[in-house]
Amino acid sequence: MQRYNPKDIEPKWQAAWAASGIYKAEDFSSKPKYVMLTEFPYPSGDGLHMGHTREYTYGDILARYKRMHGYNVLFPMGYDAFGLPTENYAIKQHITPQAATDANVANFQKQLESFGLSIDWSRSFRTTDPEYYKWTQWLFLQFFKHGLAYQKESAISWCPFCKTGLSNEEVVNGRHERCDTLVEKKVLPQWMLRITDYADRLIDGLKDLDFPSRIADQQINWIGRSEGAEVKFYDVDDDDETNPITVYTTRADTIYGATFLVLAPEHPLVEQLTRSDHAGAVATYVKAAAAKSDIERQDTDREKTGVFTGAYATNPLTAEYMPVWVADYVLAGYGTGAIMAVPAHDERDWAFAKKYDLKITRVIDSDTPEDSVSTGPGKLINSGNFDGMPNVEAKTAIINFLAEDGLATLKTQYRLRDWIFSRQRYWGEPIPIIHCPEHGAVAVPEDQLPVVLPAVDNYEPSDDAKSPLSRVPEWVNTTCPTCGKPAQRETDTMPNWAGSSWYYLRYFDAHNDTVFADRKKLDYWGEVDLYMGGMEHTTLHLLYSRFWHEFFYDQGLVPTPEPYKARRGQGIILAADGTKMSKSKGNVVNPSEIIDSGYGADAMRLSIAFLAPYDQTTPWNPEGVAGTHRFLQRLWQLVQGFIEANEKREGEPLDDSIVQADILRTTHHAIKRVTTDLDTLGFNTAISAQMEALNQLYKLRDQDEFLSVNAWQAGLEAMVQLVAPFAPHFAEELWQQLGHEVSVHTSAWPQYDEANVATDEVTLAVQINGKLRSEITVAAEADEATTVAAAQADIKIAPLLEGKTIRKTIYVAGKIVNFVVG
RNA sequence: GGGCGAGUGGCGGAAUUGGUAUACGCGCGCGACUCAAAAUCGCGUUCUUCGGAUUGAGGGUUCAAGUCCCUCCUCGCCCACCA
Repeated sequence: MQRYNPKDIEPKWQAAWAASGIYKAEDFSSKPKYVMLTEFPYPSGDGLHMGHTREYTYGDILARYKRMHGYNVLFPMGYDAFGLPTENYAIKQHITPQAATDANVANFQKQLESFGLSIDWSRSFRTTDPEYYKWTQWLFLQFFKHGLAYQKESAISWCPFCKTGLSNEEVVNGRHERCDTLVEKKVLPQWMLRITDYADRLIDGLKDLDFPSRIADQQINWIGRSEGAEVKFYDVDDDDETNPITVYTTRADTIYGATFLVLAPEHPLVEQLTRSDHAGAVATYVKAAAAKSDIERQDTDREKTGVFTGAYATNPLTAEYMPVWVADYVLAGYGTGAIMAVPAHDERDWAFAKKYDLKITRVIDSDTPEDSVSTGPGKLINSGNFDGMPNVEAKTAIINFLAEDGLATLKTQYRLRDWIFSRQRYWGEPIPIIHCPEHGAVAVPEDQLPVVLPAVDNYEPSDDAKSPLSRVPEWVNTTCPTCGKPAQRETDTMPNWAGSSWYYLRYFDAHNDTVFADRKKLDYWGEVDLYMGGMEHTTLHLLYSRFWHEFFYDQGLVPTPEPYKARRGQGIILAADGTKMSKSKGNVVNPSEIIDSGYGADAMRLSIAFLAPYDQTTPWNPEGVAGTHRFLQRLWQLVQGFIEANEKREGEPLDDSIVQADILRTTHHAIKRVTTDLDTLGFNTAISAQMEALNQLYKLRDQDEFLSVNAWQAGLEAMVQLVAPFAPHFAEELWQQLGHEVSVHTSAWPQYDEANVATDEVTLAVQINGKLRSEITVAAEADEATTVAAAQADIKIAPLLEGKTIRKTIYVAGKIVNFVVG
């Protein structure tokens, strides 16, 4: 008897698949297409981790499953190789980023191949290939030409460790999300992408997409659309009303209760408004605020501080004087950087007014105690003609009233900021712009793309906020494409999110040299049918790439308004102790070690998919792979036993009708469950269904010792097909042994027949007053009267019913009989 | 503070969506095989005072609740002085 040894069969079938090219996706195939996308990896020096392994295992299971359903499946893979970690790693190792990338990609590739993934490698690329980033640059220029890429001097987040500017999305709790360094503020001329122009589209587009609500909600929250109004207030000394202080508010209903104004320390009017006797205090405060780090300023528990400017503004509705304050709880970057404070109905304003003894006027009726803040809805009071109006209605009524005098306008605000697109680092796509003294920023002509990243000796970042490319004069100095006079290249590079913002489109036509992708191929492949990836990319890559795609659609470059029809986020695999896997804790599990330990890729894939539901974060169980290995071994032994029994019994086909029906029922039941589970990403339950079926088949084997030859052949074939997406090498080997010459992975997914799944007898629970008292087995076709009679007559039930009145009988076919007795 | 989600054996988890709670697997225990160990196979494994009790706690709806409703507790993720 042959033993199951993954070390023999896995490399063998990997080589065979590579040679036959069975996983190649065919452009313009007449079969229905299915694009199964998993996020391409960043090839770090550490190799693939369990998160990658989980994602690609799931992706491969579905790719194979869809292929067996007759789809022309595209399951591609590439490398997102530009970016800071590689560059930092290369600096440490004293090698070039190119060399580091080559080594890391080779390592990743070897690991991915050992997993037995059904990837179409002919479409692979790296974002660092000049043939690829030529098109990243070309696409950037489309933004530039349409005014969506612009240069602006602005205060941005600067990572002093990585020595580069960062986007808002890359700063988490005041730290750079990659290296955890506290960020600083730096004023730099930066390239920006106008993602805010697409804020509404990015929200509204979600309606038609199959995204889990937690992903959609997170994006909506991040964009942070709020409907409100800008309201003008005037300094009491500004008699001509030429110089308004404009505030943004979503609570126009509370303007009668606005008792003071607050400006952010960075607000441009601070200096002008400040009266001379307050100038010293205000200047000191503004300076102190500037010195604080983001993390300090964002601490919501901090006591509010502020300083009076000496100025007063008039409340346009009450005509009362409102002192104008400066305080750092008001953010310069949101709205207008100035607010009207309504201490009675806003917790922050309340705290501030209490501390500095400012006037508090309640304008919404409320049950809450007099000396407290009330933020809930209610009817207006102390509000002139608006008294008695529900505050929700008052919002528009008051805006309309003020608008008559030009004092208020409706305004939609977003939390989303434009995307800071410049990085002062070497290892990224050069931004294809030439600065001409006469013509300003000029696009590099298309026929001169790509702007190739020059090879340099020293690519370390510098503290002066200048990209290392600025130290390469022979590259920087060029001529203006417009006038031919001396000009200089832009030396900033793109962020590593650039290449990943459109990579899925390149898989449709990976090696095209004349366009980023052929339009006919884009039309054929269309959208990504299912995109799996990490939850951590929801407000980064996933939002960025939707923005790019929506812009491309507007330019007529792609056929669909959205890139991804459906998105799912898999859960994280934690270390066995429930903490995050991390190098510093030394609890990182290496997938290659699991494979090499003798369990093989198939058992590892099964154990990952069996671990927990798809989207659930869960600790890794190092013993689990032994369990799935045992499962494979038991299935292997069963098939070997059948093959041997068959050989011995050549020429005498025996069929035992009872067991035959049981084999059929067991396998068809399994087909049904695995099919419905895989349709809903129920990978873990799909596996347990196969385990249950196998346990059942062992019992049947004990009954008939493989006498029912035809039933066993069909049943075992189905079992091998069911396990094929999960354990592809294993299934391929057994499929061949069962007499097939064509791959199991191109075979048609087995179908089940309800007639075979059904049993002739059913077991029902019998309850008295809802408590389980017995079980009865009746014929499947038994009607209610027969079943209830059988239940009443049951040996355990009859004595319990004696002398009692049955007030009601509940009958659920095939499930329960419940007697309600008095 | 806001948004989303989750609490079921020693552990990961299952439950046809209101109908026999604890499937499947891990771990553990006992046994078989073995000089022995590993591997493999078989049996057992929520608790129990053997009446019954049990899905974070308490209440409600129902013939029937892990599932629906209310109150509360705990944990996780994301956002957070966003006016």
